Order: sequence, then C-alpha cells, then structure tokens
Amino acid sequence: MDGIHKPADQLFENSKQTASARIFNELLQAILSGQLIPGSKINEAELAARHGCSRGPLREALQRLEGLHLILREAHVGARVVSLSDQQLTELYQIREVLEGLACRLAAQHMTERAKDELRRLLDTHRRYLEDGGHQKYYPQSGDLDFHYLLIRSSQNALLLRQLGDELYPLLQLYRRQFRDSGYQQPQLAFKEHLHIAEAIIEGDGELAEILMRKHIARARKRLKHILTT
Amino acid sequence: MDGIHKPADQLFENSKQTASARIFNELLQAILSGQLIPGSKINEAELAARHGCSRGPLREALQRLEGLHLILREAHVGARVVSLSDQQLTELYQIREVLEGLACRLAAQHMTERAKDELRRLLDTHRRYLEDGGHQKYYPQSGDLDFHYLLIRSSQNALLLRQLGDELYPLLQLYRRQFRDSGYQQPQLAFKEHLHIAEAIIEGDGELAEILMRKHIARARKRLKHILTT
DNA sequence: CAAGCCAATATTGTTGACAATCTACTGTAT
DNA sequence: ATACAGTAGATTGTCAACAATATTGGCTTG
Repeated sequence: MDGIHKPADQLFENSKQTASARIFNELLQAILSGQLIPGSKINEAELAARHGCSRGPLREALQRLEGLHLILREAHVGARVVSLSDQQLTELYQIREVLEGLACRLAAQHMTERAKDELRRLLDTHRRYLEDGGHQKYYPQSGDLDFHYLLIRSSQNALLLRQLGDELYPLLQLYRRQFRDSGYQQPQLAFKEHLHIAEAIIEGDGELAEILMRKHIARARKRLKHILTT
Repeated sequence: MDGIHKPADQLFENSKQTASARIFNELLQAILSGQLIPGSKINEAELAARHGCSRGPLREALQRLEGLHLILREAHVGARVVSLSDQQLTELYQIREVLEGLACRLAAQHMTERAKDELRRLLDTHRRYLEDGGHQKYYPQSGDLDFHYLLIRSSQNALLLRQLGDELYPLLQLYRRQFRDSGYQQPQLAFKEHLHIAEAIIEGDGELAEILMRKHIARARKRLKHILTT
C-alpha cells in the first residue's frame, strides 16, 4: 500500500511540532546564544513575522519564556529579555548549591553500576583534555555540564532534573553570557574537586558527596563574587 | 461630571488585569481548591465560556499553568490537571527540604530586628492556639505556612522566594488535597521544632537553623511516606 | 524655555472564524 | 463476535481583523 512510509523529516518530532513549540525553541536559542540581547524590547509583530507565524503562537511562546524567567512582561507595555544583576547571580548560585548538593546525595544512593562506568569514562575524558592540550582555558563547558548533568540525572528525581535542567541552567547560561564568564579559570582545581565528588558517590557516601558538591559550587560563587566586585 | 467614580471593584488592581491574568488566577484557585479535579480533562471552549472570555487568553493561562506543572498538555490532544504519584510527592519534599534549609541559613544571616519581632509574635500566636483549644487537629495550616513563609521572605533571596512560593508550594498544596493530608498530626512536636528553628535564627546561627529545618521537613516526609505505604 | 496637555501613531490584548488533528462511532469483512 | 477501515463530529492550533492601551511628537501656555 502507498502512504505507509513517511517523509524522512517526519520521523523526527520537530516536524510535527506546533508553531508555538517551534517558535519557543527558536526564541530560547536566540536568547541563550545572545542573538536577543538582555534588556532589549521584544516587538511581537516583528518577531512573529521573522519566525513565520502569527502573533498567537508567538504570545504562547513568550508566556512560556516568562515562566522560565528569561523574559519580563508588563501588561500593555511589552516584553523584554531579562537583564540580570550581580545580586541575582548570587541568588542563583545559592540555590544551585543546595539543589546540586541534593542531587549528589541522591545519586550516591541510586547510581547504578552502568552509570558509575559512565561517570568514570567522563572523568577520564576530562583528564585527557587537561593533560593533552596545555591550553587550560579550553576546559570544556559542555563537558563540565555533562559532569553535573550526569549526576543530576542519576539522582532519580525527575522534579529536581526539571528544576535544575529546564529552569535554572538556562538562566545560568544567560548569566554567564551576560557577565562574560567563560567557565572555570582553574580547571585543574575544578577537575580535582570533580574527582573527589565522584569518588564519594561511587563509594555510596551521599552525605560526603553532598558536602563536597556544595563546597565546589560555593567556591565558584565566591570566585565569581570576587571578580564582580573588583 | 459623571463617570469619574469607578465601581468599587475597579479600585483594585484585578480590575485592570488582562483577561489572561484574571483567568489564570481563577484557574489556579479552581485547581488548588479541588474544583478542578486531578486527572480531569480540560475543554478549552467550555472553560473559556465559563470564565467569560475567548480561547486566546485561556490558552495563555493554560501555558502558564503548565509552566507551574499544575496541568499537562499534549499537542492536538488537550490539557489535564496533573495527578501526582507518591514518588513525585517524595521528590517534592526532598527539594523542599534543601531549599527551605537554605532559606533558614540565609534568614539567620539577614533577618532584621523587626522581622525577628514578627517571628516571635507568630510563634506566640501558635502557642496560644495549641494551649487554648484542646483541639490539636486544628493547627492552622495557613499559620504553619506563615511560619515557613516568613522565613523564606527573610532569606532576602528573591529567586528562592519565587521558586518556593510560586512554584513548589502550589504543587504541595495540590498534593495535600489529593492525598487528603490535612497537615501536622503531631502539632505540639511540630511547634517545638519551629521554636528551635526560630531560636537558632534569632541567635544568628545559620548552619544550625539549616540543619534543624532540614530535619523538620525530612521528618514530615518520612511520616508521609509511612502513611502512604500502609 | 520648560511643563503639561492633546492628538496621532504604534503596540498590545482580545475575538471569532477557519484549518489541522484527534476521537468516537458505524459498517464491513473475516 | 472481533478487528479494522472510514467517516462524521468534536477539539485543538492558527490566523487576521478589531478593540484597548501605551507611547510619541507637536502644540499651547505659563
């Protein structure tokens, strides 16, 4: 019979996405990539035209972005991309500190052997990264995020994964771009801390893993604060 | 001249609210009050008619509710009120535990004398509540929330206030209704724990306050788990 | 010249109609 | 009787026009 096989691109979910969902993803990327700059005003008609849909779906996408605190809206006035203060960055790190600490504690309780192997491989990759190239500045941001992400996923707490991955991390990414924070400036030290955290988790010591992760993030926060105040 | 004086209800801000914002609040209340029952399907046309607006603003309100994880939507299928599992309730308490712990630590650092007085007065009110009426079941839910809310507000962390107050607490309220958890079953014990937490905060001992709050919530979680599994 | 009002314009909020998709029902063949 | 295909109905997604509100610029007045 005809019509059984679908076009190739319809095998991927993004082809059947609604306009609202598609434009949301496009705007999200635009914000996180810096294409839409913090503080700039958003014109609904113009944006809708640029993304090839009417204002209805665009407004639904804006509503979603507002829920993620990536834009601010005021009735009858309009929306603008958030522009974040030092204070808010500190607040974000404080929350991240306790939530990722929780993730570590839970990961230590729940991590499977398979996930532990994945963790070991990831750290080996990072180690080679630091040994091979002497260019320490290129400590992989995504790789680092992979470390944190792996632990969060291993926590077996779906709500926590959503809170951190879907809500806090995009904000963090935006902050980093806005403050031109390219990531770790002492990659060897960071890697060492990662090693200790991983060790605690693999041994199943959740309380230690939580403490270490909290100190790890608190240190990054203090470093950031120091940079911002000077 | 005629028409200067507006009807009384227009003196309040909700009169100038957009239809989208108004319907969002109405739906939020409907969900939290149990008027819209968990798992039930939402019909856009019907709901819009019932709340006196068209589907546009209604859909924006639904998008916002979805961001709070109070409803689930599927493209071309529709939205339904979330129905939550024991597992998710546990996850929620785990997150609440560390976030409110953080709130206590920060509150101990930042609380003003004025806020400390407010805290003392609140606890006095609770004490009288327990002493006067022998009906210990009536430990005020809102009053308890007031205790936690006061601490969260005192943390001076706006993002934390948003995460807990706007996102986690509505979910918690929904859970409580769904599982018919009417609140503390050992109000004297809870009050005693509140006293200790408050004492640590007033003394400025953030670390102790954090530990006590975490234990306080962890205890509630374990009690809940025990009830659910029996 | 500054401050404040007023109209013209631009932008956001809302609506009802139309298109796309899913759901439920009926009829048919095995 | 059951399983399946097809169709009619219901529901969601999208659009373009209209209403309500804010912003801009010019004008008047002190």
